[in-house]
Amino acid sequence: MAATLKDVARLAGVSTATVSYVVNGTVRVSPQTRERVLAAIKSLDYHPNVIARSLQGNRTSTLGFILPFKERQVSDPFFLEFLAGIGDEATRYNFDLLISTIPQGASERSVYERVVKSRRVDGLIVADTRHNDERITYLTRQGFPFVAFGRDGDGLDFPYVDVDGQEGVYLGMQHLISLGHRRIGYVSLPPSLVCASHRLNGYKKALRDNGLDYHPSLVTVGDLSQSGGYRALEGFLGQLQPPTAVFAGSDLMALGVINAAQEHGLVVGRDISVMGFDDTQLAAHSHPPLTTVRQPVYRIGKLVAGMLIQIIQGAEPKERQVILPPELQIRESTGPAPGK
Amino acid sequence: MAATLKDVARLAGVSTATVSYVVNGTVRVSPQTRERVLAAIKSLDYHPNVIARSLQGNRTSTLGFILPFKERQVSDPFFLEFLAGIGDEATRYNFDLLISTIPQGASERSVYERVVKSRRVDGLIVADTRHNDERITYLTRQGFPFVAFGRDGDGLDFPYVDVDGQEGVYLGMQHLISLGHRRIGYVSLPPSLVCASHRLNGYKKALRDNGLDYHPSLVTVGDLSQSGGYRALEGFLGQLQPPTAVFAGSDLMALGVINAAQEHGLVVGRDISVMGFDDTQLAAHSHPPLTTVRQPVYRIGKLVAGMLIQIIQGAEPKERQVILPPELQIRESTGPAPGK
DNA sequence: TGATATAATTTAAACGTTTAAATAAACCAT
DNA sequence: ATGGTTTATTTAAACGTTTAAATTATATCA
Repeated sequence: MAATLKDVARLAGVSTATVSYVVNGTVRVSPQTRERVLAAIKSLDYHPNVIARSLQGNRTSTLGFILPFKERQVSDPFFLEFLAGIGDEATRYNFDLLISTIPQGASERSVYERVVKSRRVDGLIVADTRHNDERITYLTRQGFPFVAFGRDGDGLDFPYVDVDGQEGVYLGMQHLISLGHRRIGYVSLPPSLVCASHRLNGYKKALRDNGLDYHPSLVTVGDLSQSGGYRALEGFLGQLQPPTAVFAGSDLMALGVINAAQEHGLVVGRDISVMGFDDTQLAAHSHPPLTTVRQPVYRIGKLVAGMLIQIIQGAEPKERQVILPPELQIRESTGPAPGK
Repeated sequence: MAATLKDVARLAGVSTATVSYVVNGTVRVSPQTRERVLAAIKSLDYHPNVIARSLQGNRTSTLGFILPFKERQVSDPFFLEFLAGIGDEATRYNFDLLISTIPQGASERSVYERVVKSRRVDGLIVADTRHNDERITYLTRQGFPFVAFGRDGDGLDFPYVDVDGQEGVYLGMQHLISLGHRRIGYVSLPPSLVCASHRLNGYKKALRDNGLDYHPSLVTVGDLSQSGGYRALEGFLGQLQPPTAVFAGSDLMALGVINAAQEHGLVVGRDISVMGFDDTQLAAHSHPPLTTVRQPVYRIGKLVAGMLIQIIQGAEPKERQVILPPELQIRESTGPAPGK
């Protein structure tokens, strides 16, 4: 149905090779023939068949991303922002993005195998690295190009982009402490995630550096969802000496904390301070607007995609392991500790 | 590097055709040779090259989806749920999902052209149909397979899945009216969306059927974001006779309404009732949990993908145009009108 | 002018599959 | 045994590109 190289060649009265050269600009072609070829291309509305091109070149010009649904909630706005970054960078280089999910009942491993072995993508993006991450050992073993969002926790060496979560939480804690808070609750991420440890370290370090004690009762593990945060605050409020500020490991959980606080009649930012982590769009638009630690997720998506494309094209990226500094976003959900 | 059909054939001592037959099960092969071939496949860890297969068959076994970011906000949890549905159904049929975004500066049209003409996908999924939808006229003209989430507003005939938005809002309104509400605000979706009209119709019809007057001042247009809902309520509260209930055209906007209400010291569900539309995961976990109209987005994703795959495979789907009944999800954000 | 360098174009193989058509082998009934 | 079926397997072309190598045409120079 659609026009092929051959059709164009016939119409222009040249060989398919010449057409190919014109299309790709890889070889000199005389201006006259180039003219004729371009005219034929236009008149036939020819577009190259990417599939054939891939087969020939053994490249697919496609990046793959397998949603790690086990970790992040579907409702997490995080991913679309990440995807948007990846997608925009990919299209800049004429790459496409292949998304797969883990179907119910299937193992994550089997999905990775399918994608890798079927040669559908040139490289993969792995998000939310975990301790003893099976995905990473598999890809490394296969020698398959990939870049991770999230660094390694076990001494493996692979290309990644990450945000310095420890520093981020540390900064946030300094902010809270400078506001006079002394009892600060922390809602941690699932411990399987590498970033959970880093962020928790930031919490502990900040306590230590400020001469504050670490109370295990002030740390609880959330499940990354809004209700995780909600339940966490309920727990804190049930204690004899509830915290005056709560640091949640993600914005979504922070929103849950805010909701719970409001339901208990507390005014967030005055009676209790709440901080998040991520700075998703939700944070700026929540009420009160959420003080949080900014992870430039869109930019990370772009970075990761760019690095992956470089690796695919054989050019070792300048920086194989990027750690971005986090940025404090002070908004209205935090304020002076009550009674100060 | 990786093993090909030829490698397997050589090792098993048969022709590539035989291996292909074994792999696809399309032609009888004697048990003995099948045995040998399977052994070779296993020992070489052979996986078919999907690219080559696609080239040959002129099919790519890939569904395409181009994010309509202009309409929905990136932060809308809606899409990941939709994507998950599409993805799961796609993998069920061994289809993959190719996602594209509209890069800054590019036109939506150019992206559609690129994807269609490059033969990367067998069909496209179009979400959030608009009035005079350029995407749909283009795809129809090209004879390119597609299925839409959202029906048509201008008398075009194409396959789609939609939820009966009019009925949905109507049901919700009945719920509010039965609770004694008489002044009900409505936060509408951007009018370019086909579904905006249907939902608004439901609002008007419910008023009419219940002998209530339609006050244009009680209808405002939101932008699908949380802050859209926030601003809408601010507007309503500034009126002499503010509504006792607000129906938002999407959950995200409803959350904004709730936030605004709480900031004004109103107890949602008692002082003011708030309804949403979508029933995304946010709805169930908001505080108070949001009464809303359920759109089974995950299921719609599966349906749309399933229909598209059928169309691609040449089998006209039984139902070309599916309109799903909405379902009322009564939670705690709605209650009796104050003073009743 | 003829040899030679240079530029432009074509030829043809390759990428890894599928599949219609051809061939070979095995079985059966006469 | 002979020819006719049936069953199993192979041959080879095709899908739409790319690209090294070969060929042809054109310009350069002694």
